Amino acid sequence: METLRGVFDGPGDAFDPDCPTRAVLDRIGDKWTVLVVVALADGPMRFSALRARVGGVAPKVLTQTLRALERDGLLTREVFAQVPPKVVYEPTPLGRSLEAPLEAVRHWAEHNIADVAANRAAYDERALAAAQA
Amino acid sequence: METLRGVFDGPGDAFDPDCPTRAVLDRIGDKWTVLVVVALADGPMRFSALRARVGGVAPKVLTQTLRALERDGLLTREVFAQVPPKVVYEPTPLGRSLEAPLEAVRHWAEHNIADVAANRAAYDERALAAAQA
DNA sequence: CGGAATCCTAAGAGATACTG
DNA sequence: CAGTATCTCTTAGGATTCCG
Repeated sequence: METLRGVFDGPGDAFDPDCPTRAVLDRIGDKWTVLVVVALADGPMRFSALRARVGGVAPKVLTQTLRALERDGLLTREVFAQVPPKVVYEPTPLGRSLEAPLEAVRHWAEHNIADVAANRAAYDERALAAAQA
Repeated sequence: METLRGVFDGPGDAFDPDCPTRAVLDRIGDKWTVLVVVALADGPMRFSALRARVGGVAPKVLTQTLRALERDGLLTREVFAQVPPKVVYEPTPLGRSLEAPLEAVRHWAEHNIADVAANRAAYDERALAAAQA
């Protein structure tokens, strides 16, 4: 993990390779970030609840994702000193502001998966036919 | 590259690990997909134009990204048989429908990079102080 | 319960060089 | 111009096991 160079105090340009905006894009590009952020939109959640909601995450990976999001100030991590342990994750205002864009992405994915799947199948079939010729 | 299993004909559930929606999320999670799709929002572009617009992409990687997007039916690739060669990439209607969500993500990234950077710095400083104690 | 520690590998990604 | 061909290498991601 590298730090963002210097203080950046204005809207960035994602097309510029030297713009730290790329770091944010990379985080969003993370395999689990979208799902975690969207899951937390419903309210604070415990580790196990998140793990159950986000199907298929290994605990290690979930921890990594949560730590990264905490570092970026998108969520807070609150530990309750009790037995058994209890840790609650809650989105910050900054994190909440990201929910809408990511929800939009998720909805797009869920509603266009059929088209994408069909396109893929057609493309692969064409490629196969071309290879046989 | 794996094919999406079977035909999926309804809105998916991104939280389900067995839902092909995950494949779409993975594609969006690709480092360059967002930038390429957003770049093409302005209209059809040639390979070199894309390469210039999306700063920092290696030609190989750009090709990979474009092929993947073509396979998913998000853009079309048109080759002009002439010398020198000319290849134009153009978004499909499906691709265009993805522009809005991804633009929203890019805008969020560009406008909140300052906050994120500050949070990161603060987090790292705290971690450093804790390590020294 | 909520991780931390360890190990592993698949592949995303980049650099470089070359070509139809 | 628009790629392809290699090679290398980092690291995200996952499986497993153990700990406070």
